[in-house]
Amino acid sequence: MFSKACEYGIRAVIYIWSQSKKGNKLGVKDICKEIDAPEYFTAKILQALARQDIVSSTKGPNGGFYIDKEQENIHLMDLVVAIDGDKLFYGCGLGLKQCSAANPCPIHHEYKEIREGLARLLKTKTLRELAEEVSSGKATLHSII
Amino acid sequence: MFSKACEYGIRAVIYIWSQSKKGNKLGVKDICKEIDAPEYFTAKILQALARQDIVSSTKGPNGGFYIDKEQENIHLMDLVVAIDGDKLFYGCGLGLKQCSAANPCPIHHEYKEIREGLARLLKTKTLRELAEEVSSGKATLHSII
DNA sequence: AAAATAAAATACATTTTTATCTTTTATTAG
DNA sequence: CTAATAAAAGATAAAAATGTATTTTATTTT
Ligand code: FES
Ligand code: FES
Repeated sequence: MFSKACEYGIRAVIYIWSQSKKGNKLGVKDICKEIDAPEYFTAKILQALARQDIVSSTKGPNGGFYIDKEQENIHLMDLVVAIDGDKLFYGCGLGLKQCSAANPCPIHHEYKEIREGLARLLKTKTLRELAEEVSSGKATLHSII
Repeated sequence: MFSKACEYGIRAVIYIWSQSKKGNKLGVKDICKEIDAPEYFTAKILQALARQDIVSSTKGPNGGFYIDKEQENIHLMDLVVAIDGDKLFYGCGLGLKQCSAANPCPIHHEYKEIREGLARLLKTKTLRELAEEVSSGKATLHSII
């Protein structure tokens, strides 16, 4: 469904959110230890997200990634699109060059429902909410295995 | 969502179905022209599907791919799993090593619904039905662009 | 000002996916 | 039996995704 980059990116950003309330910044190393993701690869993803203003960062001692006021009301959708693009949300399930009701593939109607359900989910959830799930212990960002 | 291989595979098999009623076999070249897919790559996919008994084939003059009695009641799900595997239907949306309600990621509940909705769609649709959509002109396997 | 820190940028390596080409094998038509 | 046909198998190649390592730049602490 999502690319590896997107999976790592979502987990990383939710973790940053869950810690950012306390005002502290997080280094890539800490983040990756917590979410069990490859360090250098995840660093790249976070840097790209910083360029797109999904998260903030500063260099130097006590530097790291954090969330500031500007990024308060970002939805999961924004994050996913920033990493994987929006093809998942308008593209044909069978790979036709264009998804359209006028020239539908055999699963168009049902697939469109699924696709829109996913979009609805991602647009509904704010990162704040997801972080809260983690902070409160109701959800986790790494398997226990 | 699905891999390119899976998209081509689904389109190819639906086309074979839509023609197979008439009893004739189809060459890879014809199939790929109709569904607008790369020839050699699609050939590989169909060969793998033939090994897995999702479609049938014979070599030689008037040979090609076709559907026989054994493959009558195959669902779209069987085809997708034969090509892409079943990770999409049990894996965690955020890439946790294991999806479980006991140790859920922050989107587990909602994502599980989407995932199961997709599985329901694929398990419900038989290839026969999808082929019928195409035969009757209600749906298409290639963009008009 | 110098040293330490951590992100940013750059370069490189590996793996997987997608795609193409060539040779071999089975089948049929003549 | 021979030639033609078409899938099967195998070899290669290009592109994209994933992962790692090194160098540079900005910032802070001492
Ligand atoms: S045309 Fe295929 S999903 Fe819309
Ligand atoms: S744990 Fe993530 S989807 Fe179930």
